[in-house]
Amino acid sequence: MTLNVSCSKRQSILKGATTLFLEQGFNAVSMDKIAQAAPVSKATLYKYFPSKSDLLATVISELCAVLLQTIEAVSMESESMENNLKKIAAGFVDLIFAEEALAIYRLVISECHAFPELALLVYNSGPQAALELLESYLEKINQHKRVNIPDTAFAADAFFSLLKGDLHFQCLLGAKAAPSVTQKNEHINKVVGFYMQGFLYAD
Amino acid sequence: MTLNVSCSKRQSILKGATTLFLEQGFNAVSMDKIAQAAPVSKATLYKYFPSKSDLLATVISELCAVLLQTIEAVSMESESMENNLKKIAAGFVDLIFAEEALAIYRLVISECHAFPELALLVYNSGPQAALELLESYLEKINQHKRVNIPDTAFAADAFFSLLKGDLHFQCLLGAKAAPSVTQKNEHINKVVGFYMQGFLYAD
DNA sequence: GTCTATATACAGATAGAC
DNA sequence: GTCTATCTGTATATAGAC
Repeated sequence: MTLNVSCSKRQSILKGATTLFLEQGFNAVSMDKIAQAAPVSKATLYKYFPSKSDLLATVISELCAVLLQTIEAVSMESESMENNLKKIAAGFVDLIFAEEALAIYRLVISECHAFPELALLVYNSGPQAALELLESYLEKINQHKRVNIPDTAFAADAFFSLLKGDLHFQCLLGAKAAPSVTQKNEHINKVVGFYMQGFLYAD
Repeated sequence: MTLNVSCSKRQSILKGATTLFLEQGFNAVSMDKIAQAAPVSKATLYKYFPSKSDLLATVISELCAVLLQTIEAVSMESESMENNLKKIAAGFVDLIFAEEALAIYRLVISECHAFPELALLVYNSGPQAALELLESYLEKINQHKRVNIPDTAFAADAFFSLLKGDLHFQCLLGAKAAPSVTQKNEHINKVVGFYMQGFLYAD
């Protein structure tokens, strides 16, 4: 019971801190605001997290765990290559244009000087994991006929880079709104078409 | 004479502020540090720039002017398409992986909530200008024979996205060092080869 | 364990001497 | 015009009541 209460306070703090950090960034959020949002007193907040930096590290770590789960949940079995690529593309595009993912990226880019290990954690849990997934798929189908991918690392990189496009950077800058479902699908179709024409079916 | 002295103080402040902002970000740099770096007193600093925000806006604006000049300096006349693409690619890659450009991006991404107009300014002076340059080139050659680009906007986007690759994001996160000249050239060759095979020479 | 109240430091911005 | 010294707010972190 006591443990449950403690845990719920801790969870409550983390939830509020996550929202605030992602919305406003690390510096703009004070420990007062986090305590107020939880809501707990500042003294209680410091009982659970010895410093603001520790709180940020915990927030990012938990977000990364979720990120990794999302990526690993993508499976592609027993379909055509085009459909598999489209499935991977849809998952990737949904993920990277999600407001929360953009906020995570902004946060770790902002703080990459002060907390380089957090940037690495996010990279490994997100883009790196996605690249590994795709590359292993490309290696698998590369042994089949009708497909010739001389450099699977480059190919995987190229696929995701095309999907990101300039729009992802604009979204990161807050210069443009995230694409609608229709826009995403149009873009995915263009990219997959271009990709398969350019890279695969080399025979 | 008086004007020159004023001007040199102003330049001195801007130079120091630019360095500090790019190295450490907006929040981490205090007006004290900027004054110290110039070196001028804080009162003098406030004579030239009424607030820290104004100073940031001026710093970014001046950086953007330089950025735009760099991009517009790229010319591509009377060569083969492959060479023209490589020339554009080299200029683009040198620009985006420069430590200063990465620092500008980090800075405006960090502050895009507080100063959305600065993010737009940087985007328009950098990526947007580059896209326009490339798209106008693609439109020009699209009228020639042996080249068929159905969607020049997508094509321009694709070219730069491929050149950025995942590495640019890693550099933004501080997770990896900028590529060497050799690495850049290898990447450019891969991208241009892939690009021309996939998109152009459709006949 | 949780709170209120506070210590300490430093931020942005300014007043007034020269 | 430029400086030193200071005002005012707010940040992180903590002490002590309950």
